[in-house]
Amino acid sequence: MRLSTKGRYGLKAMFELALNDGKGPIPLRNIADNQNISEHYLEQLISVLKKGNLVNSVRGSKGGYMLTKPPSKITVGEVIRVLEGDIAPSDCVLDTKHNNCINEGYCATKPIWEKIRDSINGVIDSITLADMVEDHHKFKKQGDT
Amino acid sequence: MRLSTKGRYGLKAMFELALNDGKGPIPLRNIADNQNISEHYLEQLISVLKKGNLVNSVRGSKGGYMLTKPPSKITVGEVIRVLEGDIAPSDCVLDTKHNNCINEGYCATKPIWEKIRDSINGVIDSITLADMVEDHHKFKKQGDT
DNA sequence: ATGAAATCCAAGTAAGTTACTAGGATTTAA
DNA sequence: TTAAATCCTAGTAACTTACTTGGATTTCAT
Repeated sequence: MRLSTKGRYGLKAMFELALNDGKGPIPLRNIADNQNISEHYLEQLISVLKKGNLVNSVRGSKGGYMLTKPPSKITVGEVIRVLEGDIAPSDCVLDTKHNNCINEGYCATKPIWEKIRDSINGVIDSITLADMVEDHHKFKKQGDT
Repeated sequence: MRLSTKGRYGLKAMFELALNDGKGPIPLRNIADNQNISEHYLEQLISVLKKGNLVNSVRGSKGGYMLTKPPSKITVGEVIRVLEGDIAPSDCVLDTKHNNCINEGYCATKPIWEKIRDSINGVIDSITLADMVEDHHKFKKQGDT
């Protein structure tokens, strides 16, 4: 039940973009350096985020990436879903798929997978990038004397 | 974010044992046939469940497996944890491990992985095998005319 | 114009994981 | 004695993960 690095690195990258929202395009190099991630690998992830319409890019020198929407309008769920696909502890509770279970009428485990799926979605759909930025600032303020 | 077949098959097997609780040892063959699972593979999973003290076995002819505790005392969480280890969307929120994050004071994503972990645990620790059996019987009764 | 800084794009790949299978040895009831 | 069952150790094909390699292209600044 681990999220892959796609979701984890991708969310970190989105957080960095949220932190720098409004400051023009941010080069991937900065993000990769900040978070100790291979730049080339992050490139692949951000290209998925771009196809998912969560980031825009500016090419050439002084280029980089930026969010397509304000951080308060982007949820953690959107980011993870674009990178990892729909959340589902078992294929049989993927919304997109039909009931491909061998059990015909009833399956004793399916309701459990549904509850897990729904509880995860409840968490990730209720947190926005703006929330993450706010928590980050709160923490930094706490550290001051 | 899928559970592996270990957790999924294993929980199905435990449900079958709960359904037949008190009827003496149930051979693995029956469970494997009922659920369309390779018997040899299920054997490996049930051996883990046995090491985890969730099932007992009786060897030889007329042998099989049975629960060590009443179904109402075994949670889905126990079963999954024995088979798959602790739930954690990221290694950094495994209870057993220290903070192995590169971020020193604060990590913007960690609170999110903690919330996901806690919400999954909340679900699986609140459902017992007895609950699964009860739901199963309710459904069958509903189908009657 | 030229160079540097950046995105964009397509393959390849080593290591690890998953979901089994194979082939027996041992135990016990009838 | 036989059949039914658990127990045990390896092997393994296919897939996934987490990258790396090697460029081509675009744009700003001088």
